[in-house]
Amino acid sequence: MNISKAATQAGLTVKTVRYYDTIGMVCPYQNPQTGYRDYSERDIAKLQFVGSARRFNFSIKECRELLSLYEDENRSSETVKALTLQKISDIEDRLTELTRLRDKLAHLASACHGDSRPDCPILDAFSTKNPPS
Amino acid sequence: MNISKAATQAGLTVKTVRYYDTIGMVCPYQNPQTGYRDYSERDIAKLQFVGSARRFNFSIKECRELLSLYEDENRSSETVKALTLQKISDIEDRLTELTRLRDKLAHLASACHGDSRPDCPILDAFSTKNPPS
DNA sequence: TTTAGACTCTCTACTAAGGGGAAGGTAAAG
DNA sequence: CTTTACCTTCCCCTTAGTAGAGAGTCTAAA
Repeated sequence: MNISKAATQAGLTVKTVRYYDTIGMVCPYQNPQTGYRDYSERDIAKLQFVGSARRFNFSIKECRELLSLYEDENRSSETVKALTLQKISDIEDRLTELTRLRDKLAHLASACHGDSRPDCPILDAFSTKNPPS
Repeated sequence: MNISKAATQAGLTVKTVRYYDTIGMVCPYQNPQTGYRDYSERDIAKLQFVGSARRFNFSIKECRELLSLYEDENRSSETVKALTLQKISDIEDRLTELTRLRDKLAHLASACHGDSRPDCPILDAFSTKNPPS
């Protein structure tokens, strides 16, 4: 299967699929005469797998790890679960941080009259020595 | 004031402060003999301002915009408020997305027994044709 | 059979926001 | 005068691809 069909099957762009080859994540057979990549069904499954994991916010490095577990018939599910719980924890940290930022910005915005006058509590807040932490 | 003191005052690293000079955001006087940068009180205030805005998740481009408003004595507060409300909206979009991801991952994790057996609902989910979206 | 268009290849450069470190000049302190 | 601390520029590295150039290949119609 050529690269554009492979990309379509996996819900990825051709550029991305080619990129996954160059970084050694999903490497199809490559015709030595023409240089064209030829994706097997197994390659497609791997591309789909990586695409899903990426959409779940796993990094390329983590995807590599998950992929090797996926391919290992003798893996245990505990490793996968541990990675997933860690990812959940990462996401929750990010959620906490973003929520705090949003609340602080919302507080500032509510204090700003937002008209044509030049005084602005938002800019004042940014110019104090106290960082938003 | 030399660059390391300026960085300390603003709660930034020396590398970052130097970077803000090279991209034309905060450009101090530079001694033509030695090449040393010399930060004025006004420069420090600008660095602090940018540092705060960055910590509030504003991009460099947005910081540039805020900084020009900060320096414009005749600005109106409505522009600043609009930028802030837009940023709040961006953060909320991201919050929604991350929350959905976390919930889906939590659901998968709860379905995974997480022991030494090889079957794993998490990997199964990643290998289906349906993307997490 | 030729040719047009669609597809593919590699390669380079670019993105955001700096971080790491080398090589070399300068300032301050002992 | 020397050591140490600080400063400079320069280049490469990071994430996860994206954009485009120039050239080769495949396929279908004329």
